[in-house]
Amino acid sequence: MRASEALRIPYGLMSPRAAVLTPRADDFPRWYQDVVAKAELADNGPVRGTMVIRPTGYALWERMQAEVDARIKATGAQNAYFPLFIPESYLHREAEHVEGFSPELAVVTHAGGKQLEEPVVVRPTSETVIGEFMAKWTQSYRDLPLLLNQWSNVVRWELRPRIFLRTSEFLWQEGHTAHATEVDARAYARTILHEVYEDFVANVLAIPVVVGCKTKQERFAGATNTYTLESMMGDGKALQMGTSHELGQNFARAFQIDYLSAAGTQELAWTTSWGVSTRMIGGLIMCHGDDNGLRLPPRLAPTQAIVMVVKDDESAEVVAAARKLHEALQGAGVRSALDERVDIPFGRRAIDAELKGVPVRLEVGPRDLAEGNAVLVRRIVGDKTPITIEGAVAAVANALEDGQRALYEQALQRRQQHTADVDSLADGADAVATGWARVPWAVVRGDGELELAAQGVTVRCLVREDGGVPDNEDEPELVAYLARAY
RNA sequence: CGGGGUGUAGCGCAGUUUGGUAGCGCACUCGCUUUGGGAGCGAGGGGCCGCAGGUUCAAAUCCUGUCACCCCGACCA
Repeated sequence: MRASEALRIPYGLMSPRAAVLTPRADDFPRWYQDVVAKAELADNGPVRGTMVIRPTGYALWERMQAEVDARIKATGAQNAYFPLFIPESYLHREAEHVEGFSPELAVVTHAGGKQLEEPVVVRPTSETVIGEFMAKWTQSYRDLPLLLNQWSNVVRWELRPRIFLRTSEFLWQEGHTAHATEVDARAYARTILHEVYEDFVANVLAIPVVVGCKTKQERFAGATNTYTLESMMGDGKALQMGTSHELGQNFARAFQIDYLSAAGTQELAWTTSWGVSTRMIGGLIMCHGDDNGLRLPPRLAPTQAIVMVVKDDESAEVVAAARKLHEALQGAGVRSALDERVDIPFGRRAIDAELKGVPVRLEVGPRDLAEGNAVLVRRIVGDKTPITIEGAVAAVANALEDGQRALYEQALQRRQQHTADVDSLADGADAVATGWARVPWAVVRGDGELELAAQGVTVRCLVREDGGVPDNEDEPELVAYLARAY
């Protein structure tokens, strides 16, 4: 593998439609043609930069949904659904919110064959429309906290779409909650941040994260505090994997989300919102992909192990043995698949599984079977070892655990190697050529953030010296992470 | 909007300088041989050369105009 090629995985992937749909034949291995291109930026005329995800790509999203949804519900939130169309006037009720989103709104002016009296926007996010309903649903302090989540699509008319990272339409989960006190709201925003997002990204996606808060400049439009999870991709750039906001009483005020307290006084609620999106698929690929394709963390992988009939022999013993192995794996709770398509050349099937990132492959053929063996191929660490048929289930289970750990370790090591501690803006700007820089926030505050932005460098997040998550950017002794982003 | 570039088969491209029958690779179809790491050979199908006008016996190629798209910057889960 040449270093330049390793770096081209993310770049190729990130290139807009033309590059994604049209990889050069003899250039980078076909892996993103076969795997990543399973999602495409849709070419539907003037509707630019929306996304089409083919089944193999969507299976990843379904796994992410399942894992994230379970964690969200564990915090007590419930799923609900709200309208796709939002009256334009709703957005105008919160000044910063509308200012932040105006440039990227898709607005419907005509419907039912005539011009609408008031235009409606296609939701870019649902704080406003959900706020409208929360106001009706919170009468008493007994109604709080109100913990809602919805799985939906949203539309932001982006100037520069990039597959998975910034598409004009994307799928996500957006949570919206209302609380009686600021303390409750903050605690809940942080619960989501750590127990849902950090836990999922680190332990399921095997992607290490730095958890912190955004600067005022990078904050969500209308929020009083934005928390973020930042991960380093294979090329040293940073990607925001998820976010959780404290909205203070801004939206409560705009939408009259108030309630009668135990003391009998009318009080404004404190709200939060939080989300993760299909961007995580991009992050997964850019963080773990290698020259041979995708490497899926076993806990996420829709197919964890594939039992492959290498070659049929005349007695069909091989097929029978493979089936038995596959069933044994399923019985042991492994998401196993059986590939007995002996009419397709072995090489093609093996490489196909590799491209898709299936963590473990078990090759069963007449030669090995005669000795009571199969071949265990570990995609993540990249080795091949003969194992006994009897020990196969245990060996697969071990390989899955090892793979999960190895992916995380590799990503963490890369981040550590490419993160520099510096104490000036100039050194910080230099360091982000190859990775991240940690610099005292005091050095950056004020004009520093703008100076860096002029050089394409952003402050990804602020953390306390001990790695803790600060409540706001005014705490003393904070550390800023600098990086390039997509 | 500022700075670069590109439009030729489903995709990637050559051909344009110097005008002369529309090409290559991948993909697709059929046949035979293969099948323990992306198969080989043979035979096929597929084109308003972005669009409009002009020059010429003759235009993918030269001239004029026009449209679209892409890359870098401003936006962002």
